[in-house]
Amino acid sequence: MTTPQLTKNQSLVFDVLEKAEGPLSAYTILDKLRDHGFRAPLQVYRALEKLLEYGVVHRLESINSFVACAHPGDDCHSHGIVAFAICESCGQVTEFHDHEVDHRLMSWVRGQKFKPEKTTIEIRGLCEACAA
Amino acid sequence: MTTPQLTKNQSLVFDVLEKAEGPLSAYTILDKLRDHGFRAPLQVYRALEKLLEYGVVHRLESINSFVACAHPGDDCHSHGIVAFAICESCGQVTEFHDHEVDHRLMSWVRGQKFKPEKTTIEIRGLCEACAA
DNA sequence: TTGCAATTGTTATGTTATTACATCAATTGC
DNA sequence: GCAATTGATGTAATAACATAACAATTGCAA
Ligand SMILES: [Zn+2]
Ligand SMILES: [Zn+2]
Ligand SMILES: [Zn+2]
Ligand SMILES: [Zn+2]
Repeated sequence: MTTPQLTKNQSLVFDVLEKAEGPLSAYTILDKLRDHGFRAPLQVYRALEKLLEYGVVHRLESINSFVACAHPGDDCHSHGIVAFAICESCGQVTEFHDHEVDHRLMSWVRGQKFKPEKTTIEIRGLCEACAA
Repeated sequence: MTTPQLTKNQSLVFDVLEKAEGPLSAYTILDKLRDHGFRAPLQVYRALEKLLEYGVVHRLESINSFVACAHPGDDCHSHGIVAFAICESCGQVTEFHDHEVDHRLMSWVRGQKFKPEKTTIEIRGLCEACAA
């Protein structure tokens, strides 16, 4: 998917996520944008919906939060499932993908005649720094 | 983990999940147990907390819902990550695991010196019947 | 019996997400 | 130009999911 020109609200939300050190909840984004005129959750959720669609932002299902994609401009997302390692102490998120994992999951899915739409892989734990 | 005798509330919640055809939200469980004296969400969440701890129930992060484990008595969960295929049309959930997927994820994790605590793999899409 | 830990009950509150409806701006076709 | 359409935005209200705080009860062991 090629990313169209972002609208004002989409840009604001995306900038907040890009500058953040870790994942942010929609309401945290809202708070950070109050000075820019944001007043309601929907302004954030609507922008996020588009940013997710464009693939420039990811939603972390297990922590109800959002991160900017770590592979901007890269089309790796079209080649497979994205996985995340999420540090529960410092919030650091590492995005990666592994073709073999994709292959195994997709071959299981084919065996079941299941038609996958969206796959989530999230590893919660402690990053190297926090585990020490 | 060996499962201790369930308390009254834990049994009620577990029975509802076992008899259900698909995953249920905590509030849906609450509604189904009003006739048995349940009045507040915490009664459900507290029971679920224990059932998750005992490994007899799983939480589906991507849909904020809970299912009874499909492998009762089986200790397969101690051998690896559990994955789920979730039909977004009929709610059917299939639980499986794949050692090769575990191995690839855990070897990536080791390379990063990341210490995993809990891993989520959820494939949302359409089951064979619903995709037809 | 007394003390302790686990479970339960109850109320209130916090957090995440969507519905419904109104308004505004850019584009299209006449 | 000007209505019609479409996409984006603003606002209020509500729904859905989850936890905090505190009281009461139960079961059991010292
Ligand atoms: Zn990405
Ligand atoms: Zn960390
Ligand atoms: Zn299971
Ligand atoms: Zn189905």
